[in-house]
Amino acid sequence: MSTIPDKPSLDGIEAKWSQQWNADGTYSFDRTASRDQVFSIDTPPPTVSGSLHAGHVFSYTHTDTIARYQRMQGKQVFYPIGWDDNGLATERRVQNFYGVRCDPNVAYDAAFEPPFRGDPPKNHQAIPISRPNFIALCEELTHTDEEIFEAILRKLGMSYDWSLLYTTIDDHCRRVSQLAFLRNLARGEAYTQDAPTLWDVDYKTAVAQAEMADKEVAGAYHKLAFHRTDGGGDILIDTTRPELLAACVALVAHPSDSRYQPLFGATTVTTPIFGVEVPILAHHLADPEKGTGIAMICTFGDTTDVTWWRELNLPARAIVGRDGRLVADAPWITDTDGQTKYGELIGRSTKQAQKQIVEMLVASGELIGEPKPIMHPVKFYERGDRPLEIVASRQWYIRNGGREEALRAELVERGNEVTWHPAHMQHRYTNWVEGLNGDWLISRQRYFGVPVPVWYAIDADGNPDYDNPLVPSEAQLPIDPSTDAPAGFTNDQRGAAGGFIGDADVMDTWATSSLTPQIAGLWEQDPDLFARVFPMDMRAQAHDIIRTWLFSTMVRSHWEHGVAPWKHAHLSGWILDPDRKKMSKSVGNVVTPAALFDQYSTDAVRYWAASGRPGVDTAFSEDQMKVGRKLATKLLNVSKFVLMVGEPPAAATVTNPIDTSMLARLAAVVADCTEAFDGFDYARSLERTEAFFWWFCDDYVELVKSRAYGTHGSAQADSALAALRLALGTIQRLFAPFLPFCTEEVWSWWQTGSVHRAAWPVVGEYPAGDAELLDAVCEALAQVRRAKTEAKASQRASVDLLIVRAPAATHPALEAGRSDISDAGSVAELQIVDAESITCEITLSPPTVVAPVS
RNA sequence: GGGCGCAUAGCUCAGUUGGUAGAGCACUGCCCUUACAAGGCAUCGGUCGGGGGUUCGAGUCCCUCUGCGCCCACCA
Repeated sequence: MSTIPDKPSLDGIEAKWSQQWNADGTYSFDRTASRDQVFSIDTPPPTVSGSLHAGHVFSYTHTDTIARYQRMQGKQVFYPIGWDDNGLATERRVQNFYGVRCDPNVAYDAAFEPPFRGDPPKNHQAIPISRPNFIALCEELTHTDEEIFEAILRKLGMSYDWSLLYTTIDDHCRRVSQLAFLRNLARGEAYTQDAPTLWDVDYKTAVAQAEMADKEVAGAYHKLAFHRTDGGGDILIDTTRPELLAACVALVAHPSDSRYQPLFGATTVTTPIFGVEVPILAHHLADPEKGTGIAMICTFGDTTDVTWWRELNLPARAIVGRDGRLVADAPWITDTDGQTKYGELIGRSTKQAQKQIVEMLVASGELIGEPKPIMHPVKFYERGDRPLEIVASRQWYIRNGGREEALRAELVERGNEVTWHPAHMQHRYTNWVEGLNGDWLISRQRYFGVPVPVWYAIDADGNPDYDNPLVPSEAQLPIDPSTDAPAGFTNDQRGAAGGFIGDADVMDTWATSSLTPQIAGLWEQDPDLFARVFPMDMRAQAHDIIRTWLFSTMVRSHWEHGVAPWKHAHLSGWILDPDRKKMSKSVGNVVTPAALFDQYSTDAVRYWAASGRPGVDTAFSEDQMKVGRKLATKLLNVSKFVLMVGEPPAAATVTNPIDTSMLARLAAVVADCTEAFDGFDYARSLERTEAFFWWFCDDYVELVKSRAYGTHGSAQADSALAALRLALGTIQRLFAPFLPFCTEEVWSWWQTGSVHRAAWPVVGEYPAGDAELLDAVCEALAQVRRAKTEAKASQRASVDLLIVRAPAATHPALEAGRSDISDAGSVAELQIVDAESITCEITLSPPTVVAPVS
């Protein structure tokens, strides 16, 4: 116990208590607890590629309040945290921070020093460096960022067990990630396929459906003339991508479109400029309403092209390379002039090629009319700056139901094993799963990630055998196939005929973070621990990553464990700026949490966060933080008052009906808060506690203050003092999940141990009482205050006579409160008379005449 | 086009089996009251988005319309 300060303050309590909690192991997980005593939480490892922002504070606080509640309920809370540091986001940040780019063809330089550490000049050309050098920089930068993240989350008061910290690039995570992948592979759930995939030309990697985002961009319809080979004239098509003309493999119209029906199979056309002969085909996806009703199919302009290409068995004539530039070779163009024209496009970006081919089309007269500008949605990688192209390449996939109806149904059904908070979030999950149209593409042609842990044998002719990958044993993991050799081979056989090559790809970061329950629970490494925490009690996250993190975690658990990975999923909303737009960096409205903690205190910021109900997008509000600060300050002050007004004897009991009435109200609040928290509704618990607290301070404390000081004898004082302390201890515990620092501070003034390990209050702690008794008493008190305000008198002004007119039914209550009302109102004489409703009339004492000092 | 959510005081939001509209902030007024002036007390303020229905009674249940937001689909 510590002494009560003269002037309690919130300043500095974050540092004081987080240090103490760390020293005491207040939030350590006791792994000897049985499964039913454990509450395990699957937390989102934040992406280490920037900074933590108000959105993190918001949703992380929600989770922390639930963790703290469960801990006070006596559960051993398994509450791990990790950093998601592998992946593209980190690579991009490293490129921008150091002014470098990874080129696997560059030799390792042991003495390499980056040209910049932060803010390279705008005209700086990124320096190509070797993969090991690049990865070293990734590790250096993420390490720095992770230290900052940890400091912020500690200051936010997150009650993690920091000994459980992991990073998604560390040996442990690489091992778990590779192990899970190999299990998927062995069971046929992971496979490779050489097929058209969405491709980011800047990052030069394939991306998954879940990472795709539409952006509205400017484009233009170009009307092109194709020439019928039967001499029937031209067929006009509209396209937004004339630069893909050389990749055209067919025209397509709807089977029922009478305009084009006679042409199906009856004639072919030649393409403008290149003179390539292509068929006219029918397919139900062609929309008669769009453009001229007939489209050119290119390999590949969009995902519909891929469908047509596949279903109509068309040839592949890809012209866009992995760098987004037109490839050198287009052998299907047999026309000499066509070849010459194509030659002028080689090496151009799609944007440059479009400009050039439009000029060609204008010159040849095959562009009909002016291009018609439009705004249209185009698919982008969510972190990318240029539209995705579709490029054929060999990639790794994990089956996720995108190509199998039955599996999709099973995964939808897994959603029913989870209780969703709020419930409607399950619709988003179901909606996403049912809308899948391909398997989960997990391979990335990048560097800072978990390597795909396989090799391929090279046959005598030098061709890799992709269909029969060589795999490591589980005991070998983690491995890097670019430096480790498969069993039966040595590294000098790498790349040689009869030797092997390693898979060059890494797995996408979601392929690792989809395993957070297995990573944190030490799956296949510590079976005893894993059995105590898995399936986890709760998954906590924001709702925008249901389609990625939540779904992918479900997929991995489905395959590996045949069960949903958690019992509850808690989805937080987003932070909106005060104009109700989603907060984003580009708008420049992101506020750094550290500044808020310093300005308002952490507890005040948490108060704001916890007032946002589960799943509801919430406005960023510094006003709410001010309210939170006021609340925390009030708790310090009222705690000081209650503890200093007097200490009741140990045997003191609460006997006064005013006091038991207050405690009966409190018992109802405890019941409410407990029910709310059991349903993951922290915001409701806070609201109930807060409402009671202000009533307690404004009305109850004011009523009993005088009696507590002993103006009516020690027995009456003891009842008030005992009730005050019982209520104070309860309030401190009810607020503890929300205001961890100031509750710990005030708890330390009179209790031993941490409030965060104290037992959550139960209804049985309070003596029976009549909760409604105080209704009439408080109403009378309020009316006295009003009367004084109306009389422009001080609330402390003396009243000679107070007449309370009130219904007879309330008279017993008013009698019980007679002396407390009189004291609180400085009333000399109190008369209670019968009336229909409660009204008060006061006669103020004459003002004391003070003789002027001469 | 499909799915989901939201609409209550100037602002941010409660309102949990249908039973006389609530809180905080802001505004205004009063009070320098020995726990609290980075405070306390009080006042003002709403035909609960529109329309219809069920009911003795609807912010709450049903139908419908409008507006806003999110997810998905579409992307020639």
